[in-house]
Amino acid sequence: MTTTPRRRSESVRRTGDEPRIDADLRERVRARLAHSHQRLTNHRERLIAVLAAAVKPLTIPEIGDADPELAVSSIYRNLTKLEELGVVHRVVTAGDFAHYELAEDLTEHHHHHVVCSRCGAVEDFEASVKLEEAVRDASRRVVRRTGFRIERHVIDLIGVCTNCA
Amino acid sequence: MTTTPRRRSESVRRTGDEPRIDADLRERVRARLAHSHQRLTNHRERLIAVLAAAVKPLTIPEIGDADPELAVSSIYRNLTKLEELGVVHRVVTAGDFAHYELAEDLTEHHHHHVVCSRCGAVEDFEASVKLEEAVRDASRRVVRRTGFRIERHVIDLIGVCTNCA
DNA sequence: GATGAGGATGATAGTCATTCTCATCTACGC
DNA sequence: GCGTAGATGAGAATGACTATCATCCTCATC
Repeated sequence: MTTTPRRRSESVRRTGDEPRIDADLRERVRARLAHSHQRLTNHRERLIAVLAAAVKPLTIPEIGDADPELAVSSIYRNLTKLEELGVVHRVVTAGDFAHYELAEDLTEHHHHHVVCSRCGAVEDFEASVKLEEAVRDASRRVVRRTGFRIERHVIDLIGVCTNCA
Repeated sequence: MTTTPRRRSESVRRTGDEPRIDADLRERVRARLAHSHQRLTNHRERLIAVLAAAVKPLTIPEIGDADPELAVSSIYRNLTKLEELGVVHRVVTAGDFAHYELAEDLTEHHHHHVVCSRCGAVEDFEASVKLEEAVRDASRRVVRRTGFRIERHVIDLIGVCTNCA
C-alpha cells in the first residue's frame, strides 16, 4: 500500500490552453451549478469546453484524449455531477463506453442520434417538425396512461456505419 | 479454491414446466436459428418462453427468477447469440442491467419504450401512424446524408416512474 | 496577504455486470 | 454402444465505472 507521492500537473501558468467557451454558455452553466451550490471549477469548465467543441457525443477516453490534463477519475465524477444537474446528458449505446453531450437546453440545438449497432459510434441528426409533433402527442398519451412524468425523448436510428459495413 | 462438485439440476422428469410457447413462434425461431446452423435447444426455448410471456423487456436477473433452472452464464451466452441472429433485442437503459425482449418481427407487435431515468424500469407503448411515418422519412434522409445502413429505430420517452417520483 | 474550512482533485483500490474458460453433459449419427 | 460436435454451468477473469482518501485549491474572513 505504498502510495507514491502524487505528481501534480506542473504548476506552470499557461494562459494559452485555458478553456475557451462562449461567455454566454459559461454564465448559463455557472447559474445552473450555483442553483445547487456547486462551483464552476477550472476543470469543469474545461470539460464543458471539450463537449461544446465536439460535433457528436464523446466517450470518456475521447474526452481524456481531447484534454489530457483531465484525470479519468475526475472526468467520471464531474460528468456524473453535471448529469444530475442537467448540464450534460449520458447517451447510452450498445458500445463499451457511455457517450456524453451538452444538454440541449444549453446548446439550443435539439437533435437526435444515429447509432452504429456494431461499434457504438454516434452521429447527430435533426428531426422534422412533424416528427417532433408526433412525439409530443405520444408523450401526452403516455403520461395519461402510465403516470410517468415524461421529461424528454430519445429518437435513435440504429444501423451500421460506413466503417463497420 | 475448493471447487465444489457441480450439482446438476435434478434429473427428475417433469413434463409440467416444459417451456410453453406458441407453436408458430417456435417454428419461426427455429427457422431463424437453423438459417445459421444453430439448434433450438431446450434451454433456448425456455428463454424465449420467458421473454414471450413478459409484457415488458426483462433484465437477466428477472429472467433467472422467472425460470431458476436457467444458469446465469447460459442466459448471457444465449441472449448474446440470439441477439446476433435477430431473435431478441437488447434494450439499453440508464439502469445497471441491460433489458431484453423478443424481436418485433417475431411478436408482430411494433412498439416503443417509456424508461425511468432513476431506476431504469421499462414499459411499452405504441406509436401513432403519424409518428412512424415521420421516423421513416427521417431515416431516408439520414441514409442519404450519412451512408449509415439504418435497420431499425428506437423511440424512448424518458421520465420518472410513479415508484420513483 | 495569512488562515481556515469546505469542496475539488487524482491515484488507486474496489465493485459488479458481463464475458471467458474448461470440464462435463447431451443430442445425434454411425 | 461409441464418437463427436455443440451446449451447459460454475467459477474465474475482464473492464467500465465508483468509492476512498490524502492532498490541493478557492474563497471568505481576519
